[in-house]
Amino acid sequence: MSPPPLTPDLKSEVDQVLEAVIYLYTESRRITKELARRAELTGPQLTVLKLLEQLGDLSLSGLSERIRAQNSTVTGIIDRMEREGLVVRERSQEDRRVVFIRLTPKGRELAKDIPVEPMEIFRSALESLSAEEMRTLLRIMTKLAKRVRQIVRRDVGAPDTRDEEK
Amino acid sequence: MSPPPLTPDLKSEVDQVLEAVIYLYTESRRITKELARRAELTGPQLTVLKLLEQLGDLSLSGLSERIRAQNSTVTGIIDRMEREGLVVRERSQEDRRVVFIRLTPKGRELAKDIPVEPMEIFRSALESLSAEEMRTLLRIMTKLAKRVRQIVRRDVGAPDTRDEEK
DNA sequence: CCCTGATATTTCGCATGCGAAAGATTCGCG
DNA sequence: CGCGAATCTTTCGCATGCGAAATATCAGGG
Repeated sequence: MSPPPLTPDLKSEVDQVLEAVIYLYTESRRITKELARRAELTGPQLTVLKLLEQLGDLSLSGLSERIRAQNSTVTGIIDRMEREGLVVRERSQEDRRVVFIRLTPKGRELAKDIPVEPMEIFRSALESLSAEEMRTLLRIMTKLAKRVRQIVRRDVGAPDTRDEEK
Repeated sequence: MSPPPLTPDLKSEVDQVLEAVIYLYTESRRITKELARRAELTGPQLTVLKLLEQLGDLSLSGLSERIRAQNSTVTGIIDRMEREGLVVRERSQEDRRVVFIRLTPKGRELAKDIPVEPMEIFRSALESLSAEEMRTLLRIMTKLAKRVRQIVRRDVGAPDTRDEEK
């Protein structure tokens, strides 16, 4: 648990990286929100709309997995989108527990009119990096993510930290 | 505006980096939340508690700047913390528009009992990188953040994208 | 068939989180 | 001084976002 000896400079670099990650994440959300606002939508609603356009019908669980939210959260989002006539719920025939979410013509029309995918701006910023930088960034970020996962299991020990790779 | 020609491999690397950023951010929030839960707090409340412990009294605006939230959001958080007796509001003498948030003895006690700072785990993961990697990561992330800022100003054209560096 | 456990969704209560508008106070300038 | 702009905080309405409990359905064993 004893931290490795770090020079003050390095310590502050840690904070700067942290700042950058937080900035990039919040900014990408803000951008999605701004684009959504122009179509009278909210950020998550735009995300769902483009997801359904690209992938076709999805179950509510499938949707919540995709956007990394709980089922109960997505239920509310779909409620409001259904109220606006953008999607419809349709119970599965094979398994009547499952509800598929489907775009209405109105929803599909709206999705078509929004040219940019959510995150597109973030992506284009990433693409301004050189191939070399991109590769390096990916390598380090992957290493970081792996390291965080390790520490989480050992220290925080959340009851069952969604063990997807078991 | 035309994106540089990307190989499919590079394109998928973009998505992987995006995934990693999102993972790191959401995971760090989840960790904070888990730590907070043990002290009967919420994530943002823990963040505020530790912030006040480290920096002393802060105005509500100062606080909201620190945690990158709107004033109206922080007002609610402070309301609930005040209800729990963790902080008190105190009007500034010099400028009676300003409200300072101050830890109560109970709040200070609680803060002391929570050894880890929010984000600590994330930090220790960052510190597992070599100095070389850290420097590279910081350089690329900074470049990325700058690039995003540029694109935002030009494309999305948010009314006044909080120009802090003007 | 009936019971039990598992799975998918919804409901509920609560805590962010935001933006617009309102309220209080201060500041600048004539 | 006095008035309007600027600043700080709160209020309000709404949309996430979560976890626990309720509901509905399916799958399997007896």
